[in-house]
Amino acid sequence: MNGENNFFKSAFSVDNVIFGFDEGDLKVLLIKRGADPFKGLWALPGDLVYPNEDLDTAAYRVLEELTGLKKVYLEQVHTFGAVDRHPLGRVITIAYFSLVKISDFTLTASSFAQNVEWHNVEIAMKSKLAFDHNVILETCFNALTHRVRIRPVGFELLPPKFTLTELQHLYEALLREELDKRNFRKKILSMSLLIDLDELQEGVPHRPAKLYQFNKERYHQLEANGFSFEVKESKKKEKKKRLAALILQ
Amino acid sequence: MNGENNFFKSAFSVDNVIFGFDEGDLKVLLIKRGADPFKGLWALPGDLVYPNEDLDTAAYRVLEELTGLKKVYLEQVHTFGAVDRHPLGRVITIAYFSLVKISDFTLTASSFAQNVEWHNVEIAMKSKLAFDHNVILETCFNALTHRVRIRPVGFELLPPKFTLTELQHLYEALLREELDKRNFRKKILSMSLLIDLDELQEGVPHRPAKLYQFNKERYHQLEANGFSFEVKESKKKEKKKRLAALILQ
DNA sequence: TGTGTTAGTGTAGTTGTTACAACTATTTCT
DNA sequence: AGAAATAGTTGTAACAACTACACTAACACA
Repeated sequence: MNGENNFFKSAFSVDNVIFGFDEGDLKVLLIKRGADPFKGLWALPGDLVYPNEDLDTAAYRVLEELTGLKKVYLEQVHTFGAVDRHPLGRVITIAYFSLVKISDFTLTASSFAQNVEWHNVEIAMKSKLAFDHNVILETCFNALTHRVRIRPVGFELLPPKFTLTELQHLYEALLREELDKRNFRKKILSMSLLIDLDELQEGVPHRPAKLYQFNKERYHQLEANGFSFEVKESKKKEKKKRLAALILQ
Repeated sequence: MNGENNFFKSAFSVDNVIFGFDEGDLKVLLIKRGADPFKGLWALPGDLVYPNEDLDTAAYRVLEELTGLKKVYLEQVHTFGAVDRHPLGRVITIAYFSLVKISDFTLTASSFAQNVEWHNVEIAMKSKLAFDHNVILETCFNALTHRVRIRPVGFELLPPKFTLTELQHLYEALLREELDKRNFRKKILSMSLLIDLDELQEGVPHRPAKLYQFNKERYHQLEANGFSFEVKESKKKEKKKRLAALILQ
């Protein structure tokens, strides 16, 4: 890495943290590396960006090559560029996260196919991943938990028809706290962002729940009028207790 | 841009949106370009990242070379990489914003010196800047207005001793809405994040205000205990009116 | 001493948040 | 056919937070 033209002896890649939600669990799609460096470790899907390709395009390409999915939620999060992050040279990477409905999902018959798996996010974060992918995963997970509080992106992870309980479980997984059923329903329904489909679940061994659909048009209407989506319920009383000692000296 | 090794025929730069606050106005530091491309236009300070330099280091370097300041708030925001964003080749840029206290500020006697100026942010956003710097500035400004709602970063823009009115004016500039004096004071003081210095302003032609200092240690204590900083007051009644037509059909 | 200017303060009404438990609809098992 | 199991659905009261709003205090200067 000496000489005048070193500025142009570097490359950039995109890495994509693909989240899905299944069986009450938040999952992330990982690929097992078949070659060095980091052969045998799990890694985030990613690729070098082509010379004539925009960054977002590259991120969509990685996603589509792997999952066959095109129209998904995708967001740039952060760029990682430590000098030594890639063993083979200076490669900075732009990290994205995307949200897919596992119901839509089919692995493409790409060469990787056998080495691609959904992993529970909590477990994946504790495992040793290739490159600096632990940091990238954690950063993207934090970005997701933050985003989900202020934008209704959670719906991107659910099938088109869902029950209020499924929605609540999703939020509980994302926010990592339990929510009160009555308060959650009250709040969500009061936003009038859900369409009541007048359909019931089928094939469940208990009272079937009503099915709902997210009303995207309504959301955009409301957003344009200054509406702000927020899901919280953060047990203020507990906080208050912990803070009392500090604040009231 | 043909041939095998094209992946390594690209470069990356950092661009830094440096915000300051003065005379009730939010400002941004711009450099007038002395050479093509975009000769004569105002641009964000930035530079190519050295081959053995981390991204954050490069952003700090750009800032220090220009202002002489070292310990300032700096945050990565977004990476811009459209294929045609730079007329001379494929150069992606990682955008940062930083917050400086104009009171600390002295321009370094670097070669640029005459061509560096603070610009009102609103006006700068409406002017034609070099490259894609309009988009970068806007993105960073949005990131700042968002960050300022949930973290007490505003204090980075004020001198070490400030009055509550100055603080309020800062927030009004950042949030672009007027705040109620009594409610603002009540809220800020109830957080016990300010140290009352028992000093008064001097040399003002009216009743002098008390001076305060931000209590950083206290903030970190509170943060560790789950405290969340929030400044809003967003005239819910007006919103409600606008929304009523939509929600109550 | 009076005028101009900004600093500083309290309360009541309203809205939003939280905590909490009984009953209902359905399937499965005996 | 009845009982057990499971998850779905619904309201209210206490409390906390937010909003709107107007007068007096302190100082500089003419």
